[in-house]
Amino acid sequence: MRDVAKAAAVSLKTVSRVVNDEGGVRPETAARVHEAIVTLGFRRNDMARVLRQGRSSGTLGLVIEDVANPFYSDITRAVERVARSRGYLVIAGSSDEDPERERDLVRTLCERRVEGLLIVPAGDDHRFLLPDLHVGMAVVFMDRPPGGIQADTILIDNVDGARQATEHLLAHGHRRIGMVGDLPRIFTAVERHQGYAETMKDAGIGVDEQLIKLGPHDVAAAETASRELLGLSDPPTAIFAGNNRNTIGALRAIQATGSRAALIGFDDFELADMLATPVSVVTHSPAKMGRQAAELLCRRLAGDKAPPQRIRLPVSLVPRGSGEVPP
Amino acid sequence: MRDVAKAAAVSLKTVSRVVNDEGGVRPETAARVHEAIVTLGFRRNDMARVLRQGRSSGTLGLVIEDVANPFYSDITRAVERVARSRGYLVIAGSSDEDPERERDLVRTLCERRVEGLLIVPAGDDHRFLLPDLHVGMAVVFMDRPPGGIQADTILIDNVDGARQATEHLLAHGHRRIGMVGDLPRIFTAVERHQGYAETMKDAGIGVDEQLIKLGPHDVAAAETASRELLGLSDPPTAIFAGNNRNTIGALRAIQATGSRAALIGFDDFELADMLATPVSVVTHSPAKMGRQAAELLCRRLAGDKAPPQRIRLPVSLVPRGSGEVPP
DNA sequence: TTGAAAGCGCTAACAT
DNA sequence: ATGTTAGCGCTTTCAA
Repeated sequence: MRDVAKAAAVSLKTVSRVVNDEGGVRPETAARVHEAIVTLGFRRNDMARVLRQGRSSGTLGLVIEDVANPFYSDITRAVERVARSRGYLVIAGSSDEDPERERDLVRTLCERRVEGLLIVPAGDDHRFLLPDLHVGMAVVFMDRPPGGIQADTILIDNVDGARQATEHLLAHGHRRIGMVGDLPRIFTAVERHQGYAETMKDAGIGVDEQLIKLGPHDVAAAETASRELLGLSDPPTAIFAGNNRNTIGALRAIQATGSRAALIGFDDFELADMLATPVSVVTHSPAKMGRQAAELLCRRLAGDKAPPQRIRLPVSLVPRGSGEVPP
Repeated sequence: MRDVAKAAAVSLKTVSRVVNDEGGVRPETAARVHEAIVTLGFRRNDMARVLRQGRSSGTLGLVIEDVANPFYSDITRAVERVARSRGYLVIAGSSDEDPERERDLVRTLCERRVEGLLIVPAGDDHRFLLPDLHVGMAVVFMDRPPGGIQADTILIDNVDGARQATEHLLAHGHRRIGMVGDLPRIFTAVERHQGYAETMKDAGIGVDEQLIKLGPHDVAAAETASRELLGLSDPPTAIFAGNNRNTIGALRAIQATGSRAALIGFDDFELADMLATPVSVVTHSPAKMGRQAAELLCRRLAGDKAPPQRIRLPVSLVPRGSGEVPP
């Protein structure tokens, strides 16, 4: 900028005025400045600008597990849309479900002075965020609640979804219903398991622990677990899969073993309706969750001081065939 | 930091030493400083740090079309992996295939002083980047080449892929082969069309323009276009689909109309092997492209001054059934 | 309409 | 082992 000022034979401040369209500059002067800018290939340094202005960086931080999972890429997309409309840029990072990595990412993002943070938590203790919260950092949690702190949180109704799925299978005559779900340290896996177990108990059937596989976090592991279920001497006649990875794993197991077990998955996924037996799912909108979270964050950044909210987004069952297969 | 210094009754520089693990500080002093840091919830301001050090921001910019498309989320994931291993953070933005938006994004990223840029270009004129390139900005293009400038570029072998697909269909006896592809202003669509058209001509069949639909950019449009093809009085017996969105659209059209047209798609996609008729595809690795591009970018940032490279990644045909359906 | 000086939070270079 | 000073590139404040 100093170089531009020199080249245009004006003061630093005048260049600043031109660059920021502040007005109060004679057109001819402005023209000279513009020319110098083009000649020198000048780009305003946003870091210096932000530093001086004291305001934060115009960026939001996003911490998810893995962009390559459609659930998270849908969220990312929605967050980016909202951010863009408000003039923010998004710095996203994947925690890979590792609490330490999550903490690292958050620290780095805070050091970069993001204005707000959207987090799908991996860990269960977020007190390390307290100092930042006190300094005015806005944080909204998605899909899972934070541990040890109060903060805005957008969840989906996992228990209800699992209940709907299980009741649907019961209504179609199933009694031996298995479940394949994510790691039991993951909030959604626990809630979905809870919804399933409650419903089984309410139906007077109870839970056969043999039929429950909590742990598979990717498609391959879910397929293995599902094969184990289907290979039992008294196998389940239906499987409830706890998330999109688990559903696809279960689907592969069912197809590979030639089983005709019924299947309902949590999370919708592309082509679910196009498979040989279209897959019934509990559906909801990751994009909506991302949008709502980002909008809430922006409201906080705009000064909304209302007490932290906890929102539950509804889910619904989409019967497509696989959940209606009889025992 | 000043507050921390005051609280610990030391100088600014001592705090800086502690925060940056520079050593040369008595353990007791360091302890006092650490205590003050915790009490005050201090977080080093990375913008000031970067500003002072003159080095850039430790961030890479990534411009893609849309994270929600698995092709791009795979790239994003791979880029993030490499970036993380080198200590970089990634700021990603979606251009939505809009050249103006692409330019805006690039400008903003440059103002934020990203150290390097990875771009899947939307526009066809990137001369606006020349000033930044001269100032030492490193840029690597992915999937499509830049317009009007020389820069590192990682592409896939589109012509060869289209040729393989078309030859495969010809080998299975098809003569009326249709193509559904993306907007003709998109480089990959043009190359894939070229590969298809050349192969048809080489086979002595030539191209029937009626059978070619270049334009559909999402699944719905691709389905409509494919339905039109299948509805012709003399419809194609096979369809070559130019990318993952088009393949899924074509698939939906084929299934909905009850057609038994053969289908080969460019880009692999999840569950392609699980469909009623498993889908044959031309496969390649978006993740590999992202990784290579990011690694190349990092080499450039590390000082590699070799002339700009243009790399073509190979593709291969995966027959799964849909491409082997006879006419 | 224009400019000079001070300072954002930090670190490099040089004291002590 | 610790402190002082200057300055990164910009904007704010005040003066001309």
